[in-house]
Amino acid sequence: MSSATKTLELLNHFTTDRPEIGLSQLCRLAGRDKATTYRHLQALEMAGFVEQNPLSKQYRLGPVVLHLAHVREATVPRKASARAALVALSDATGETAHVTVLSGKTLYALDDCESPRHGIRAVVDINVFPLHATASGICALAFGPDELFDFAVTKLEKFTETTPNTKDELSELISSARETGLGRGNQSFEVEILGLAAPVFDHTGLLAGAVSVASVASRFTPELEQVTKSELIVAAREISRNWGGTLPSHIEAAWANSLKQPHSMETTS
Amino acid sequence: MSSATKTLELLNHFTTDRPEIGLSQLCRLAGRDKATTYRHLQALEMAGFVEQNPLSKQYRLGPVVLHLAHVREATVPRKASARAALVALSDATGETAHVTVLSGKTLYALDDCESPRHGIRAVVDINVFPLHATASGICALAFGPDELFDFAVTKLEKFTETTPNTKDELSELISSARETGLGRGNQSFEVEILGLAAPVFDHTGLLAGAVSVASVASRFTPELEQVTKSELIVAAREISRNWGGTLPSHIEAAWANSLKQPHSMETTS
DNA sequence: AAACAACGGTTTAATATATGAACCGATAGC
DNA sequence: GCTATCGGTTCATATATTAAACCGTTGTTT
Repeated sequence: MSSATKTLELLNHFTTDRPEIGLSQLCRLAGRDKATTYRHLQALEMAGFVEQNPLSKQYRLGPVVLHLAHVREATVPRKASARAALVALSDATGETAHVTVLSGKTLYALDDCESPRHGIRAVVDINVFPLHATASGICALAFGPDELFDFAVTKLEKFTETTPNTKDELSELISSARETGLGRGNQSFEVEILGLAAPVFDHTGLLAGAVSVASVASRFTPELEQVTKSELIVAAREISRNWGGTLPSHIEAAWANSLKQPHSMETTS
Repeated sequence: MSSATKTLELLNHFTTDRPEIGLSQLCRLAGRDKATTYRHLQALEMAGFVEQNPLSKQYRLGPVVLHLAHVREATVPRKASARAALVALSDATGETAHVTVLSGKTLYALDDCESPRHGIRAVVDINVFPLHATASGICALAFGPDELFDFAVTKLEKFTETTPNTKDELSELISSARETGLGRGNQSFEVEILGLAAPVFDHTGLLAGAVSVASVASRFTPELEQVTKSELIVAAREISRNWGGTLPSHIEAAWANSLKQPHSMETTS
């Protein structure tokens, strides 16, 4: 491992929970020698990546990272940085994939990708995803700000037979999403279209949007469902990473749970 | 120079004007060997600090910087990261120093620091700095967004005899500030109080606020003015640095000009 | 108040790591 | 099909990194 890599890894130990770290503590966290760590910190400090609290002598992230973040945001807008994951997702499932972003109380379509595998496929022709009637919307309600729910219940437009249109029905879908880490929309926006969505987080640590797959209900077998779930999770992780976020551990835990197939318990190896 | 430092320095070459850089080009920019640069880029890529555009093979800043910026902002809020410079400024001048932040069309007081040197001193008891009547406000008008001017001329409240209260008077003060790189308020908000201010920039590259010194007019000698100017400039550089910004070169140039003392041309080798 | 432990920081010889000239295959322009 | 440039690789050489022991200071324990 190069010394540059080791130096950069030190930065990972700074978090909002532990924003300032002393030399000795950082040695223990990184599992490295004190002289080594000290030299690395000096290099980081010289470049402005860390600075030292003059009182406590502890180190913390420096101002340069603010500038770099600005350049990154200007370089790679969210849409472009979600594209690769979206293509991979639609490719792996053979279905249509979308990414949405939550802005205020509105869930906007950011990008989508159709798979050429089937002649009949879900087509996204909306710019705003109804919160109560789409898988992505359920995700936003389940993992986004609480006040979103109150707003959603005032707009329970009925699109299909199965669109939830009472507060209780919607609550049921949301708590189910919280258990599995995935939002689900069973023909609740368009008949014959079944959606599954995973939440995406950004650098603020809050829900930033959702990534979802829209399948044709008649071909949504348990096998496809399993593939869709696991690929959605992969995509949500990658997009979150690209947007500077990390998945909360409770969501990772929920995903781990919902990937366990209850119907096929056989273990290979 | 450590290899870690050299690696980190590569990141400085990514800017909003040149967000993606190929290997060879980066070698030329950094003045280093190709093999070395390549390995450094690999270390950066492994840590998420850069990523490669899969099509063009060019490198650009990676998603990790967004996350680090968020941690930094949570760790060191603006007020705290301006404090040291503010204390040094009031200490060096013996006068009262303030920092203001521009939010939308309002210039808010962020923090201040009084010097104990004199019994009589300027005391800041306002939360919002009038744009037309304070040195900081003139700075915001001179170096901030253009639309601020139109807004300011609708609120030309007259505080003192010398408060500018016509569009032309205000324009005159602003163009003077643009020439010197410093805002000036000569008893325009309170009588007997004379202010001098320097603009502060943040990671967006735009004006973020101002740092200023308020002196008692009767003791504002040419010597004190000279000290105040040079210390203001030091403070503005440091606060900008802490907020992730850099000073535009035209402002540095204006400062260099206004530090030349026209009355004492002797050179002490 | 003496002893102690933990801190940030420095030195050392031993050695692991970085370096750069030359090289490779691919691509693009002429 | 020649040439220039690109991203990426190799390998002997040389330089920078490492870890253990050490230093002075600080704050706590006894």
